Amino acid sequence: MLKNRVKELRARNNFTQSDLGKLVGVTRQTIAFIEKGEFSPSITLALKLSKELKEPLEQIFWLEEEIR
Amino acid sequence: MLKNRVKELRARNNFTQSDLGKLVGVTRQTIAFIEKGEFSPSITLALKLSKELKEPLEQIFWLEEEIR
DNA sequence: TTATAATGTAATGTATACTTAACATTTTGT
DNA sequence: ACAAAATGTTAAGTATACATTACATTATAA
Repeated sequence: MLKNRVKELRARNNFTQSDLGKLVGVTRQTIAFIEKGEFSPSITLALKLSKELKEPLEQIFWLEEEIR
Repeated sequence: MLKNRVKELRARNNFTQSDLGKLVGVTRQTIAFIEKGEFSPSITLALKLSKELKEPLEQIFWLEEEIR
């Protein structure tokens, strides 16, 4: 399962969802969906987020094993 | 524009496209498309590729400016 | 307190990632 | 040289990322 720290890092940079969306070229709803973990963005978008959030990719997105 | 080193790293690991596809859970055609740069995989798939190719994500995929 | 900005969320539509199937060409091993 | 494996490639279908619109709720600032 894919986890991420976008919400935390966005807050740290004082960006609103709209701000970040504009910076990376998507809508604020797309940012909201990503923060909720509702889908797995393309690596292109993930790389743009990494740049704007000033954090390495692997420290923003990572895979976590499912518990069963 | 998204660039990648999947083909090179797959060869280095002696994987066929089918091998790598099975390891990460996609078809060999999907691997072929990625190697050709025809689409931008999800970060979930990219993370799996990074694991199997034993290389950090940013050293497999990166964004390059367009020349105009 | 009241207006405004920011966020949550849901519905519907579009673009594109990914699958399946098929066949041709190239490479590899015997 | 020959067979088998690997790769190139294309078409058509499905799943999902992302857009757009809309409205409700929560946070922030005057």
